[in-house]
Amino acid sequence: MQPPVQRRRLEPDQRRSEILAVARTLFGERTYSAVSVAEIAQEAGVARGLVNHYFGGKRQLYLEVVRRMLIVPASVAENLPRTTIEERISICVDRWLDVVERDKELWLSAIGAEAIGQDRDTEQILLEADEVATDHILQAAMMSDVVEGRTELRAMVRAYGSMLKAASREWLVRGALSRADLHVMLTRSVLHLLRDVFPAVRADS
Amino acid sequence: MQPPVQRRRLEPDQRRSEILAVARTLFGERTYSAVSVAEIAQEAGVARGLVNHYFGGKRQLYLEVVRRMLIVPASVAENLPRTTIEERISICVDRWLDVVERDKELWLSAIGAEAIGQDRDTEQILLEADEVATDHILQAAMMSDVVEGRTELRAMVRAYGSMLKAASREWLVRGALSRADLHVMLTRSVLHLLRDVFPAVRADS
DNA sequence: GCAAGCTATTGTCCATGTGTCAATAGGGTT
DNA sequence: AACCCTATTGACACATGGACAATAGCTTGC
Repeated sequence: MQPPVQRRRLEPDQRRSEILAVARTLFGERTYSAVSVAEIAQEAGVARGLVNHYFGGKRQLYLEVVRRMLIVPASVAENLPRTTIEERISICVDRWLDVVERDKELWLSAIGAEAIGQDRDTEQILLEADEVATDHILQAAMMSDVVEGRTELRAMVRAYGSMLKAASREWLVRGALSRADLHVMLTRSVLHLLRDVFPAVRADS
Repeated sequence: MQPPVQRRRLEPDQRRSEILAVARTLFGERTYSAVSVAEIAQEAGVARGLVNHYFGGKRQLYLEVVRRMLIVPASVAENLPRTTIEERISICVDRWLDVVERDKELWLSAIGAEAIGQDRDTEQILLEADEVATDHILQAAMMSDVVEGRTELRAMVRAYGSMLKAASREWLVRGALSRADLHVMLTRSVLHLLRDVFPAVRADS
C-alpha cells in the first residue's frame, strides 16, 4: 500500500516546459541511450506515459532539446557596426565565443549529439542550424546578396562552420587553444575563405 | 517441424570476417539503432548469440566497423615527392578524395556516425582517427617536428580536419562543391592555416 | 456550493531488442 | 570408429519504448 498518488494538474504548456527542462539537464550530462524515458519522467515527477503524450517519443523529445540549443541565437549577427569586414567578423566571433562559453556543457552535448544516428529529422535540424549560422556569417561579411557562385559559397561557409565547432571544442574540452588563439584562427580563416579561396574557386570554373 | 538446422562450422577468424562484412553493409545503409543484431545474424546465416560471442555486443561490433573505416589509410601520406609543400599537400588531398570517393556510403555513415553518442570507446576511436589524420597532414607539410606551439598547431590541424570532413560531405551528398572546388579549397585552406594563421597565433602569446 | 464535463495524468499491457549461458553438434584426431 | 574440442545454437531473463483505456484534478455553469 503506497500512499495515494497525489496528482498535480498543470497547464499543458507548463508541464511541457518542466519535462523539457529535466530532459535538457539529463541529456546534458549523459548520452542519449544512457538516459531513459523512465528516468526523465521520474525526475519530472510524472508518469512515463505522459512524456510520450507530450512529445510523441523519446527521440522527438531529444530532438526538441537539441534544436533549442543548436539554432544559433540571432543576436550573434545583430546590430553590427557599419565598419570594415574584419571588424564585423571579429565582433561576430567574439559573440559566438560568449554564447558557447556560457552554455558550455549543454552546447557540447548538443553538437557531440549529432548523435543518435542520422535519420531525416535529426538531419533536418542539423541542416537548419547550419543554414542559420551561414546566414549570420554572410551577413556579417556583407555578402548576403552574392549570386554568382552562391551555392559554392554557402557550401564552403557551412564547411567552415564545422571547423568552427571543432575548434570551439578544442578550446572548451581540451584546452589546447586559448580563447585568444581561437579568435585569431577563426577570424583569419573565414576572411581568407571569403576573400581568397572563394574567388579562386570561382575562377576555376 | 522444420528440417534439422544444418550448421556450418568455420574457423573463428573467417566467421568473424563474415559477420563483420554483413555488419559493414547494414550499418552502411541504415542507422545504428535501425539495425538489429538479429538482422545481422540472420543475414550472416548465424544465430544471434554468435554475434555476441564474437564481438561482445552490438556496440562493440559497430565500433569495430567504424574503426576500420575511419582510420585514414597510411597510403595517403606515403611516398610523397620531396618537392614544394604546395605540391605535397596537393597530392595528399587528391589521394584523400580518392579514398572517400571509393568507399563513399561507408565513409559517410561512419563519420555521420559520430553517432551512438559519446561514450569513452567511441570517443577514443574518433580521437585516434583524428590524431592519425593530423600526423599525415603535418608529415605532408614537413612540419612533423615543430615543437614551439606544437599543442596549438595540432589542435588547429584537428579542427581543419573537421572542415575537411564537412567539405567532403558537401561534395558527396549535396553536390554543392565539385571535386575541383574541393581540391582548391582544401589545399589553400590548410596552407593558409599552417603558414599564416599558425605564426599569427604564436606571435600572440 | 454542487454537479457535471473536459482533459491532464496515470498505470498496465504488449512488442521489440539485447545479453547470457548451458546444451548441442560439426569436424578433425588418434 | 570412438572421442574430444569448441564453434554454434536456442531459450531464458531483463530492460526499455509505445499504446491505450481507466482515473482523477480543475473548471465551468447553475
